[in-house]
Amino acid sequence: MPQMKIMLTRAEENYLKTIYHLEGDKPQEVNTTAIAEAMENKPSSVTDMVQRLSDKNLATYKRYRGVRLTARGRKIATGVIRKHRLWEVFLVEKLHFEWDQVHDIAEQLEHVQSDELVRRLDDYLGNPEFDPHGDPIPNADGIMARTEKKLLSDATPEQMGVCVGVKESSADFLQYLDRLKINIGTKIKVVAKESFDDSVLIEVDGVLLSLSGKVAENLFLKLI
Amino acid sequence: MPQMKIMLTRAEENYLKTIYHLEGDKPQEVNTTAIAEAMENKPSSVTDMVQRLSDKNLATYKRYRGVRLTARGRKIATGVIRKHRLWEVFLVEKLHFEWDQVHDIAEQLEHVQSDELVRRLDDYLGNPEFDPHGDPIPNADGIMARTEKKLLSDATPEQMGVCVGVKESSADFLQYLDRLKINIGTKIKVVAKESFDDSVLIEVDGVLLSLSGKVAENLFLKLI
DNA sequence: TTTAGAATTTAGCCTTAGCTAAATTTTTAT
DNA sequence: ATAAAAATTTAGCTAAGGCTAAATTCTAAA
Repeated sequence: MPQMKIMLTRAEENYLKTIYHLEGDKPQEVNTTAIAEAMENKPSSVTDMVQRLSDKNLATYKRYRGVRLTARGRKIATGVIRKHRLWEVFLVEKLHFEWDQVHDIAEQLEHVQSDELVRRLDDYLGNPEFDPHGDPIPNADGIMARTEKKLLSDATPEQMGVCVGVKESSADFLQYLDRLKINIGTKIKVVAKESFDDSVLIEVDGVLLSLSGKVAENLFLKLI
Repeated sequence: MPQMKIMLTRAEENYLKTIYHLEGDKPQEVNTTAIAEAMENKPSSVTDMVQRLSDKNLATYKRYRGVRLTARGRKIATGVIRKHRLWEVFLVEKLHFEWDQVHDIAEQLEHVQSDELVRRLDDYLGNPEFDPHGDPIPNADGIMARTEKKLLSDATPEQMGVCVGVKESSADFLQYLDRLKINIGTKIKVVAKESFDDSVLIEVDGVLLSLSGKVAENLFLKLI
């Protein structure tokens, strides 16, 4: 038989999610210190947990060598991410939260266990492909749309793009973008790049704005 | 100052909710065995927890004498019940779950912490006063509508009523009612009562049904 | 009023999931 | 090649929240 359905704790789900994010595009070893930093706890606590995840066949772990998710671990991680992002859509689209207010709430909702709930929520929201930050929502099999998004800092003058997401999604940063009237879907034209401070001059709704290099490195565009 | 906002664990919230339900209409002492039975755990575990609730001024507890919620404890209990019932409305009204499928999911959702979320959810649902089982939803201050509902077993022949809720809300019972096409809002006429087995003969949509005494003792009507 | 039985609490143990401090392994610099 | 530094793991502690078994207190019947 395939594999019994297994009940994981909140902490286990959070570790799987974090490891998934740290592995990045190509699955690879993640070291315990990186996990500890991302989760704001201590490396020794991480060691403990990855050993347990390994016992449950959710990750492979070799002492001093780092950890990597198994197919099963990755399936669960994408399931949690799927729920997180669907709930974010719900909060913004239906309850009219701002995109910078939804993360903490979605962190809680993502752990609610009910396959039927997820299915119905997905349908209710119209099977969205992206969350309010522009991140793709995995489908029930863990597959997510591939976006060829590009950082504003990597775009060249005269290029046009639509804002499709952010790299850092801290509330501070999102609120800053809100004040500039930059949102998912905002049309942006790259006017010039200043090489001396890496700032980027853009045009939004006919208005010129200068963004710092740091901001440009955290804003994703889809070129048009 | 009034009282610092306090973070409670899921277990603490569940105890407060259970004690609230067991206290019933008039606040009164609840014994540990009753709590243990309701929560399906052991009396010794309950003793432990009620001592901690008492330390936090959420309940008053005297050894061997039972436990009772303080005003603060009651406020938190009604807050959890408010969330539970609002989420049940969401699941039935928006996601089209059946009334017998929502309890377990609402048990999880009721612990999500965000005052803003509750406010917005309440508005989104149109500030409902009752959940899908006919139970009143506490407002933000813990006050809930008083329903003068009556058990079908206490109604007399010739009386007419609308089904407004159930006492036992097990999935089995709710599914049984579904098969009889009895739901919240169903109009019921009491035709006769059989004293020898306490069964009740009723008329629904022109159809005669005989309900066992046990069913009649678990179905609430509002007389009309 | 005493006492058997029921209810309740206490004591001590377990698991999860965190921590610190110490030990160990790996990496890096000389 | 080796020693110092950095990374990682192990050992042992803590708190929450459950358990069982033993001790205690309450209650009800003789």
